Amino acid sequence: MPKIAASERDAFYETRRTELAEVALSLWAERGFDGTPVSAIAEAAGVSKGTFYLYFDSKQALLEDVLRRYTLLPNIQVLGENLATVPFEEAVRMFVGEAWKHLSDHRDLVLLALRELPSHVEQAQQALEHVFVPGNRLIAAYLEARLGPKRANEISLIVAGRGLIGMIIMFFVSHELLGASRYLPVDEEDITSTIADVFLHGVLGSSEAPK
Amino acid sequence: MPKIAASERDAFYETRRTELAEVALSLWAERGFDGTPVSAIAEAAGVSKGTFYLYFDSKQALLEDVLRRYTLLPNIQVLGENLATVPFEEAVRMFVGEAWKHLSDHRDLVLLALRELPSHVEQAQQALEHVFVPGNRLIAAYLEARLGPKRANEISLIVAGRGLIGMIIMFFVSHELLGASRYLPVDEEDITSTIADVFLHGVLGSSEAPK
Amino acid sequence: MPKIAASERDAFYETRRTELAEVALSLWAERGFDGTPVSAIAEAAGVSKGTFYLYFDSKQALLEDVLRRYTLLPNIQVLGENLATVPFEEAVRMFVGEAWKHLSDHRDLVLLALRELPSHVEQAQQALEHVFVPGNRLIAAYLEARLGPKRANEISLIVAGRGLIGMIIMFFVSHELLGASRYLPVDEEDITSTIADVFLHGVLGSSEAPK
Amino acid sequence: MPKIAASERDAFYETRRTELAEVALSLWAERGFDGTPVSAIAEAAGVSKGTFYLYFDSKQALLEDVLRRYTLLPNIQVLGENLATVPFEEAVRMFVGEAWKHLSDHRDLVLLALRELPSHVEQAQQALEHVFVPGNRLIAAYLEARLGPKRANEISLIVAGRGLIGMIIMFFVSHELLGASRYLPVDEEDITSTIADVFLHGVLGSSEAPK
DNA sequence: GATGAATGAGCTTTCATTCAT
DNA sequence: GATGAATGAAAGCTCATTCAT
Repeated sequence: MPKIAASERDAFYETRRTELAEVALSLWAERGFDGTPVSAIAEAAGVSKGTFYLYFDSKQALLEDVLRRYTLLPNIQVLGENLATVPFEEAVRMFVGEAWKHLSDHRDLVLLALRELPSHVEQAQQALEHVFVPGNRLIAAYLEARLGPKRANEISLIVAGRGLIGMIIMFFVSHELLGASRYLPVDEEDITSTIADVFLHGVLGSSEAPK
Repeated sequence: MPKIAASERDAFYETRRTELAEVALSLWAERGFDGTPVSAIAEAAGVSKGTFYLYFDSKQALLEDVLRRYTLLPNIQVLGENLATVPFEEAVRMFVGEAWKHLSDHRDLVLLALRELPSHVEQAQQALEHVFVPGNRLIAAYLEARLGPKRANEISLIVAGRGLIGMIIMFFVSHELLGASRYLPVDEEDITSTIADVFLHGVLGSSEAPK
Repeated sequence: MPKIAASERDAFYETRRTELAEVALSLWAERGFDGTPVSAIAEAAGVSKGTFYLYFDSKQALLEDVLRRYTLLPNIQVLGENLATVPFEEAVRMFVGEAWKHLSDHRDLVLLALRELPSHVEQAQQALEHVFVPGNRLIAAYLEARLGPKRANEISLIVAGRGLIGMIIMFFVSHELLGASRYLPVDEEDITSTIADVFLHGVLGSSEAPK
Repeated sequence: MPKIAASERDAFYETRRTELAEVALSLWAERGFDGTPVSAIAEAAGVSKGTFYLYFDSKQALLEDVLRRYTLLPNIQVLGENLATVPFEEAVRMFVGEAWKHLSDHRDLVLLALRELPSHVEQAQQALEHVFVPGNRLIAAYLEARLGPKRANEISLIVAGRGLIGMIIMFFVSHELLGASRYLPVDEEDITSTIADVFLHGVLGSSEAPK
């Protein structure tokens, strides 16, 4: 007879897995997948190397679990619904803020993804197919609904939407990862508002003629 | 009396180093730094493993050399001078095109940087300090010169400039690296023109009211 | 006051040991001693790994117990008595048949012995001393009783008896283990009768002159 | 430019491989394949673990090389030719003597084969197909040529030939491996002569009626 | 200068054994 | 008695680095 109820044991098991996954994610973000021995993950989680293998079949299996567990864009649909009722300009500003926050909340995963995507392109394809591409489509559809077909004919809204994401990620990376703010201090408020402003009106703004 | 003049010997030495650096860059882009044994680099360069160590103290030293050697934004100054005489809108379009081309020409370095920068933040700092930050400043200065102080007060031109770079890099990565074009085919022409258009006029374009 | 009488407890203890020994024997025959984790034995016996160690001090101790427990020639004395009343030729044929059957009935033990005896020569010594050697003596004595002292002077009956066992084991191994019958199909009936025939009369049979 | 001529280097390489193979064979015979770490083989050969892998891709590859390198019945054809010109009875005695000597000369390989055959039945199939089965056929053919078709109809010569091998191997194993001679001292001369005698004339010898 | 054989630290993974529950 | 989570020694293998030639 087990001393602990099965459900309790399962809960403990899941807790341990989660713990290991979290620890691994943070170490991987810092030192890379290949650069982080299983022993380091185990030690950081306060267990022995052998114990690690009670919870994951292999280091690779843990990576897959981590990628499955934490996806970078989980709530884009929810976000989309929230934005539907808000005026366009405000919606864009909200989106930039939310996306920025999301990246910050998933700092380690972003770093891991950046680092490992090139070497796991096949696995990345799935994330691409199920997250990136539909997300990009959603944004483009939203933009078309707001901007009308005329503007959609002039520019590619797929490109525009992805460009917006690109600006946000660039700031995340330069800010969080490279610490660019040490050299070029920019107010965090300025970042989101300028990104939104440029995305909406361009650098030219409400049509002042450039020199 | 040396058989070969010192300068000649040095030239040979440099040639070898360059050769090894180039080979390493291309292998690292494909298989990662950790995933590429020194033997593979030596073999691809047509020398023995032992010879490798005549030219670089260690694998790590070669990485540092490669990161120092090839910078992602080397000719921004030249570009800036070229753009100075061109009307603003055209200059932006040219810049986008040039930057895109530059990334394509340095595909391997982009991949390597993506992978390895996170674990070499200290070394990245140097690149940041000497390339990224001055480049960003140059662009911001250029934008201010063209847009005037009024617009510079409304938005952060540092942010705007960096956002432009972010859009370009995002497309490069999604296009070249992830193969996103398989799922969302976009004309390469559309990409640069849309990026430039959005950057200049925003998605709203010349002031059509959004819904 | 114990809930269970000591004898009952002991019986249970022995049952468990036997169960584990049987399971282990069958797994070891298939996958080898080193190739079979304790966990596999425990699982196959329907107990936990921890429980295994309540019944055996170590995996090695179980091996020793199994080798002690199951001997390959246990009933040679019984067999000898049965054969005493039967005419010689028939007795030999019966013996071959019985020995063949015995090996088949203890297939797993034969496989285990083949594999593990070489590395457990010390333990094998015991089996040798208590089973093999007395068995060989019994057979030799039986042969001498039947063949008379004259023939016993011409040939070593120890050698002859052991040779008979050798033939039988050879066929068992080539037949059952190596599947040699796929390449050289031989009737099972032919095997025992030819072995007996050769043992009795030699290949020359009742004195035909060879070329 | 290499300091050593290619041929010399190759010779050295082969010497090392042979050295490792021999050392491995002897350790495996003693402690089994699974029971012998690569480090033990390397150490016994006086090199480091890493060096081992310069000469063999894996431990498994070494096993395959050893099995390929040393076959148990290499000279059966030669032996057959030698025996062709000799009277039958003498030929049988010679064969037994030669086979006994061959086994003794390849003691380690016999032990390895005995031990590992059960766990490498697939690989054993090859040896079976190319050595054991043709060897058995050769012997049977030889026996038929000498004994004539009449005797070949009475007994299976395949079985008889294999039985002879079985007797020889039995003695080899009991003698060399188990040290049975300590308990039942038998003259080595007696062994081969009795085996041959029994094989030729049976225990009954030249037809004395048994009791 | 050039080589590549040699090394050994370090990696991932397995598994016999222990022990708190 | 029974359990199975935890451990850590040890295995197979890789690879950065050294050094005699």
